[in-house]
Amino acid sequence: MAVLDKRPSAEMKVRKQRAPNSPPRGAPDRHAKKAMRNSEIVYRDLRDAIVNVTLPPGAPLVEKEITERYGISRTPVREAMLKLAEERLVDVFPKSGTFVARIPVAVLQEAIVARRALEEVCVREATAKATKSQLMQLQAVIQRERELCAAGDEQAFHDADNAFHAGVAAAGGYPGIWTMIEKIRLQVERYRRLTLPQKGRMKLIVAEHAAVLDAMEHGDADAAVEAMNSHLNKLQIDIETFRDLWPDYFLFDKK
Amino acid sequence: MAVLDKRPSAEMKVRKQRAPNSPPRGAPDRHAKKAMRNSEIVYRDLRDAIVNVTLPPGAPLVEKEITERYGISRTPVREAMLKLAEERLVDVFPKSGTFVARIPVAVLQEAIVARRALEEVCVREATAKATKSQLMQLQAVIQRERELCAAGDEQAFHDADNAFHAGVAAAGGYPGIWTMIEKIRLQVERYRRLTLPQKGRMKLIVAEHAAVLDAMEHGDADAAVEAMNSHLNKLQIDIETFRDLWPDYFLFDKK
DNA sequence: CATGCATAACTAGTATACAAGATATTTTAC
DNA sequence: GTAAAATATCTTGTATACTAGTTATGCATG
Repeated sequence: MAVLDKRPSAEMKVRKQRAPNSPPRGAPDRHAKKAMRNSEIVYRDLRDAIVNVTLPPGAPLVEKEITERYGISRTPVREAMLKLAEERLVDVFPKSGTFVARIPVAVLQEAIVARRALEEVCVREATAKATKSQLMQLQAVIQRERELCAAGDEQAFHDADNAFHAGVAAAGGYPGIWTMIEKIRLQVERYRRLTLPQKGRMKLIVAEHAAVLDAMEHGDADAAVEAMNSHLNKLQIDIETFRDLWPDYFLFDKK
Repeated sequence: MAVLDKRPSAEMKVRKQRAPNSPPRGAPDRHAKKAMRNSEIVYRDLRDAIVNVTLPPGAPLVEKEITERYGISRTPVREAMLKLAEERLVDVFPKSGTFVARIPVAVLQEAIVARRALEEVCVREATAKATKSQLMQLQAVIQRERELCAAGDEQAFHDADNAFHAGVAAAGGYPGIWTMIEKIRLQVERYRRLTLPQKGRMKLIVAEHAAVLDAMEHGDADAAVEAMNSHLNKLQIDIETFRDLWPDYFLFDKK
């Protein structure tokens, strides 16, 4: 901390530095380019495999193996690992190994509460100021859910499910809050994939989404919030049931 | 993604691998050790400098310079940079430079809304189930705030301020939600340090904290939430005022 | 055969070297 | 003198080599 107090003296270099407070001019333009770095690719693949429980809790993630699989060096792989560790999806044991993290039950409970709180403000604000076009778009998402439900495409349905919630947040003017919810969702989603049979749930989800949207269209914020809460409450955890089934997959003692 | 589908075949190696689902035995023990990696140190220093606006928005962060200052290599410095980029505290322009991010006003507004929503569930739950000792501890924190207010120690007061909110979350049984709030707080705090004169505010904050705790002690959840909301609303942004003062410090167009 | 210990092999953390692109400076053409 | 092209020198992204610590293996010893 104190190290930072003495600002660097740039006198030693005669070369003129770029003036402070001036990022490169091309910056906004280049924002459009989607130059996905290798670390991003590895991160996404691993993250998806973890939340899909393709890689179960406790599974080792060996850097060398991944570098060979992708044909890249350790550096980007390591970046991906660090990002996953940040999100508590993996545990890194220095000089020992990196493993898919067990599902922390305490974190799970809080994640559900937090999500409910954030979705509530989104749906309340969305009810107040959603435009007609936004409501129609949400109707379209629900219709797509119906179609995917009929087709039985779980993965696509899951994406549509997220699209509905994202749409509600966007209608409320809170796209950034949806980003927060997505981060929270990672842990919960892993639990959901592990424990809930997806079969019969799709129709129920469609009905619940429809109830939320219906309340929004009637401008009844309290009803919309209520519908959203009861929808999200379906995620509520019944830990005891799974405690014995997969004892190695969960972490019960806090921290 | 498809790359991950074929699980590694370990036949080629005769050497017996550690069994899956079994992290190292010493893991829980070593958890106590606080082996802070260099990247953590750099991260904390830079993060603090950014939120304190010691490093103003737009300031360049040159990896090489930091490596020389700390006497370490680029690798841990780079890790710190990536973490800061993740939190939108810096912008990385590949092959060009890394700069302290401008304060994104849109994100700021949403951050305040999100924080209020999360603090609300914390204080409501805390009112319902705080133990006597937890309430006494919160009283102690407020008393400490009074002392630090009198002493005029802004930094320590600031820490105590956080301790109060963390204590409320802990009393509600949601320490993880406080962790989320802390992440959200980074952006808002930077704005606060930049715009609000801290002098007269300390006494007001103490009074507001006391009002929250008073309602909690009376078991009046609604009043506690109301007090907390009005406390947090003091952060509300008056962008127009500062738009002209430091136009370079803020980012107005979304994303 | 069981147990303790030396050793080998593997891990993540770090340092360094190289590559590719962007900016600043200099040079050159007119 | 001005503008544009060439060049030098920055920057971050990536690969690789090395270090230090941990776990597995196998041998020695009883």
